[in-house]
Formats: sequence, structure tokens, C-alpha cells
Amino acid sequence: MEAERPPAPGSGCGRPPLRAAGRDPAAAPVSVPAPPQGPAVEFALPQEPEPRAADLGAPGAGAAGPPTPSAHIPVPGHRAPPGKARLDEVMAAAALTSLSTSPLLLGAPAVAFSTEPSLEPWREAPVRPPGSGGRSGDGGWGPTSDQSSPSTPSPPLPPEAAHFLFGEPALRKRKSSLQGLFQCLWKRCGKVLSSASGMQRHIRLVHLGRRQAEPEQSDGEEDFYYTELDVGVDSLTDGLSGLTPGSPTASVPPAFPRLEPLEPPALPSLLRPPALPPPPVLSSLPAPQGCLAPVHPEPRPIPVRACAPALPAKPGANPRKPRGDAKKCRKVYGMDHRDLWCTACRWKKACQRFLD
DNA sequence: CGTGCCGGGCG
DNA sequence: CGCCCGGCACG
Repeated sequence: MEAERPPAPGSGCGRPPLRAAGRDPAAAPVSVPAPPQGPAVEFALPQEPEPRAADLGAPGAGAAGPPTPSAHIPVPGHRAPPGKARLDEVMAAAALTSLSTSPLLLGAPAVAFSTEPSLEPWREAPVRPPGSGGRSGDGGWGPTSDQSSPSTPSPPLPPEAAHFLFGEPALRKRKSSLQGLFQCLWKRCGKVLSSASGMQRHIRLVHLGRRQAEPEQSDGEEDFYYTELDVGVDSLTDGLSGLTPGSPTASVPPAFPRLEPLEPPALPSLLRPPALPPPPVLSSLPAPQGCLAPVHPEPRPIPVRACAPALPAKPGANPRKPRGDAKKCRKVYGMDHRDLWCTACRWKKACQRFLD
């Protein structure tokens, strides 16, 4: 009844304002983000020692005191005097520094480990077409903040730069080999495809206005305009154990609350080959590949038609849309996760996240 | 009946 | 403007 949608955010009730919290990246303190506890494989390389980070590593340990941070610890092969334990600390500290410094700048360090946070940074980049000063709030996708990104003021964030920062775009993708969907992050597009390459093509042609030069290969610019999602994963409402109100996880961009290892119960309907009501309406086609049935099989030639119907149709002629068959927020997240829906859906408008 | 969303109302 | 909902059409 009432409990469902708390009118007042922040009321001690039990459900904190999910998105309010997660939606302000600028609020993130500049303090140390507590580096991912996980395997640090990638960034193990010794870096320029940061004096600052050093003291954070072992503030109290006077012994290790000297500011000569040992980025690459010599670690004397044979010498395990009483100092041994301490040595560990030093190592840990050093490791921490290298960790805490590098990823800090990136803003999207945890890519490999957690899905959600990584989305944030990207989503701001792509949007903002030149001519429009105002973006209509379209909910979860581009809107959060326009200029909160501390680094580059330029709108779509030169992909080249991004490359340097994030290394390889591929890195992001490998996070889940699961048959995710790929969603276009372009402002009002949000197209969802089931293959990365398809998505790249989509972005290249439709948004970047590029030639069809290289089919599957390119500089990777498109990578920054789409994201991979493991949809529906839990969406099963009841099993929202991970999403407890008040848990920090909940305050993050609520887009897709789950990690990959789980088998998404919601996906099957889309991707499962066997019988069952086939989603696609276009049956003129002999099903492109074996497994992944594209959500929206797109014919080779993609005209300039981006995503707006742009039909001169006037009211009265053929007003009602045929109603797309894509899953909408309501279906995906369920009624009791209304706060995860895209704004449009929440307002009973045409869904903008999963558009057809 | 559930669902998607237009049209319109309210602050 | 953002936000919400009545109500209709579709399935």
C-alpha cells in the first residue's frame, strides 16, 4: 500500500532514496576508495611512489617511517628477523599505494570486479548532441549529471583519451562472458542488441556517422557508447536479497543489480532457442546465427533512421503504435522495483531504456 | 486481465 | 519543467 512508494525520501523508514544517493558522482569524496580487495593482477606494477599514499599506508608504523617508499621492494632473500611481520605491512602498504593511486584517477577502476559502478562514467560521456541545450530527463540513462565529470569538459569525451585511461575497451567486455545484451548509451537511443559487434556497427553507422569501413574492427571508439548489461538477472523480484534497502550496493546506480555468475532467469525468454513463443516478429529471416537470437535483428543496410519515428503522421491517422515487443522496465525489474525503472516508464511514458 | 503509453493534470 | 495518473488500446 503505502510502503511501496515512500513519498518522502530519506525518511528513516527503511528504504533510502536509492537513486538519489547513487546519482551524484560528484559527491564521491576524493578520499581513498578502498581498492578492490580482489586480485590486483593488472596494476601490480610499481609506479611512481606517491608520498601521500605512503603515509596512508602505514601511518602509525614508525619503523617503516622513512618516506623512501619502496615501490619495488627489494625484499632481501634471506632475512627474517623480528621485522618480518612489519615487512608484510610495508608490502601491503606499497601494494596499496600502487593500487590506490592509479585507479583513483580513472574513476572506473573496478571495472573488472563490479559491474555497476563502471557504468557511471561512461554514461555521461556519450550524450549531449550539439544543438540541444537541455536534455530531457530520460531516467537512468544519460541524465545523472552533465558536467560532473571532473576531468574533461568536452561533451563526448574524446575516445582517444578514454583509451589511455581505461586501457583497452576490451577489458570491459571480458567481465562477463555471459550472453549479455548490449545497450546503446546514446542519448535517446538506448537500442539493445545482443551482440557487441552488432552494437558497434550500430553506433558507428547511426551515431558516429562512420563509413562501413572496417566491419568488425575499428579504433574502438564505439565501445564507449554502449554498455553491456546482464539484464533481468534477478529482476525476479522476490529474490532481491542483494538489494536490501540501506545496503550500500543499493545506493549505486541501480541499473543492473547483479553480478555475472548468476544465471539470469529473465534472459531465457529472449535468448533461448528452443520452443516457446518466439519474440521476434520478423520471421522473414532464417535466423542469423545459431545461438544468440538478436533482440532486434537488423538488416545490413541501416539508413539514417536513428531511433525517432519521425513520421509526419498527424493525430488521427495512425496514432497508436503497434507496441513493441521488447521487454520494458516494468517487466524486467518488476513492479516492486519501480525505482529501477527508467523515468519514462515510471511516468507511464514510452520506455526509453528498452525501446524497440 | 496485464501491459504499454497517450493525454492531461498538478506542483 | 518534473512528476504522476486516468484511461484507453492492445495482447
